[in-house]
Amino acid sequence: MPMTNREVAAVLERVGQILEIRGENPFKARAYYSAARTIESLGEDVNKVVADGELGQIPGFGEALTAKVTELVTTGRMKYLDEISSGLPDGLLGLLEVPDVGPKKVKLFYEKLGIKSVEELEEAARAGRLADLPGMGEKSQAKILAGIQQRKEHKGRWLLSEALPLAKRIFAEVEGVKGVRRASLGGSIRRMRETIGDIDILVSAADPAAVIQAFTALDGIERVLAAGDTKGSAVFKPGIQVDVRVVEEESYAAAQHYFTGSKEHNVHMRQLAKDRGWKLNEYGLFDGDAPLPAKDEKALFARMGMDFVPPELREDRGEIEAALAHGLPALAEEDDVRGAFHIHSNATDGSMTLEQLAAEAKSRGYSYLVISDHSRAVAVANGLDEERVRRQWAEIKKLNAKLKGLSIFRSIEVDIRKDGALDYGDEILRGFDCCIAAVHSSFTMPSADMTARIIKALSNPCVDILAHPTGRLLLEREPYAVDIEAVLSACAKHNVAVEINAQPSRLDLDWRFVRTGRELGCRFAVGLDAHHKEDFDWAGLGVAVARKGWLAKGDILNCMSAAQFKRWLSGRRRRRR
DNA sequence: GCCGTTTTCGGCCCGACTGTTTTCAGTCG
Repeated sequence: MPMTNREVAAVLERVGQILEIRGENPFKARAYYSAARTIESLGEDVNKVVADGELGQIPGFGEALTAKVTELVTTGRMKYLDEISSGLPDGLLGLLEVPDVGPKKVKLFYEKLGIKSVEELEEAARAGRLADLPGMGEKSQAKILAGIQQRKEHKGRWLLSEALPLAKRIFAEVEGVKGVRRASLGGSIRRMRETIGDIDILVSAADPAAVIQAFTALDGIERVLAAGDTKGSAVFKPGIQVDVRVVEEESYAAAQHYFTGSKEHNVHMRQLAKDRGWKLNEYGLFDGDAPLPAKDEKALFARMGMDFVPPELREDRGEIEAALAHGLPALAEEDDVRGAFHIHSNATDGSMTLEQLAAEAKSRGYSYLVISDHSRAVAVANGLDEERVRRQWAEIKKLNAKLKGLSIFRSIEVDIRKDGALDYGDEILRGFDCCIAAVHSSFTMPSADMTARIIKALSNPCVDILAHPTGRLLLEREPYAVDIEAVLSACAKHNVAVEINAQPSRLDLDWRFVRTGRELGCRFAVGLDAHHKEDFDWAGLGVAVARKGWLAKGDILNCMSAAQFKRWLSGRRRRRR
């Protein structure tokens, strides 16, 4: 069975970690990490790249890595990994997950105390055995123990939706401290990653110490981790870490860029500066010792000969090259979205009536609403049988006659059954304005079967949109095994739009694959998957995923007007005959 | 392990903070 890009990347990542723990040349480890990243974001099947003999042409793949990755994808094994991991217990790599534990400490703990797992580390810390080790002490030991505890409780990552409200509150407080000139969110939260590890805030202020002092005295702090002259760090309820950095006003633009990341984007940018004979760091852009001033990020990018790169794109996935060539897409904005898609009513598992939904959508500035309740197979959600479908159609017809400034489309979230058949016959499916198909059961099929199942459903001309294409639940459930590129190709072929489900725990399709889909020629639809009033709040997350996937408003169905969307749907219907 | 006309050896981003030290190592971003 061929390996996925992600699996190949995981092996390379593992090699890097083991090399670090063994104390090998850190740059060798970095070469493996960088190769892992490249494979993960290849946008092409690594098996194909290897088969075509093109791996060696990718930057970062020299003779050794090309040979090793070729061996891995053709045989499923890498002898080198077996060699370097022989004698090392499996749990050792898990130790790296503990905050303040890096490869050197893993090596130390293993060699001096025989610690092979997080459990053993915790035991040793509780027994006070870590403190006596060279370079360690009581405080380091306590810190590691606290880190293990925190890790246990929260697995160290948070949904964007959990972190955003807290980030906005703390940001507003910090921005309001006397003497603060400018402030910005940074890090993964500014880049709108689907999950975040901590919250970064950057500040320019006359009196840095006062900012840190005010920050570490805020409400809701569980404990303060660090409070220096220019940097403060604290854990807020319910366990989210917030870092504040204060910089000089003249460094603000460079610092904002630096602390927004991603790390990979920054490394690439620094290299670019170096190529020009300059130096870029968090303090500024320099020609020798002479600063090349930039008042904001836009000016900083301009100095580098680039267009402004929106934070969501800063993942080192080609945005730097595109900005240099002035070829970045004009990304979609939340305000561009005019239709509320994938909305459940209280006819199935939603909590609002059609009338309430219409009022909510209107108050939020939408001009049309796509009602998509569950089909009958999703019995736990009180899925609609045909008779209830027809009753809902009648109700929508009545409502549409009465509503002003908002129209309702008759839609359905039709279940894709195990064999790829849809949950209703074509006759009733043809009666909907718009059909959204989705998998809700049998998640554990082999990848080939799941792929065939979904592609069969897509080939039914009644299907207009594929909802939550991988079924993942962030921090809870992995995506089901599926060849997503094959699914996206089928969407492009059949002109079926791909949903970006905006539920904070889904954000499915993943932005990395949104990019892939865009390149394959797919259209997209931001689906709220709304069941309650508050779910309308998450449209911005869906748009953020679209932006991270490089989408312009022309790529997104709900950026059309109701009339344009209607035309798009009838165009599909004409072609299906 | 990768890379490349200032190259085939010697770099590879680098600074803040903490805790341990008494001048520095490890981690993190």
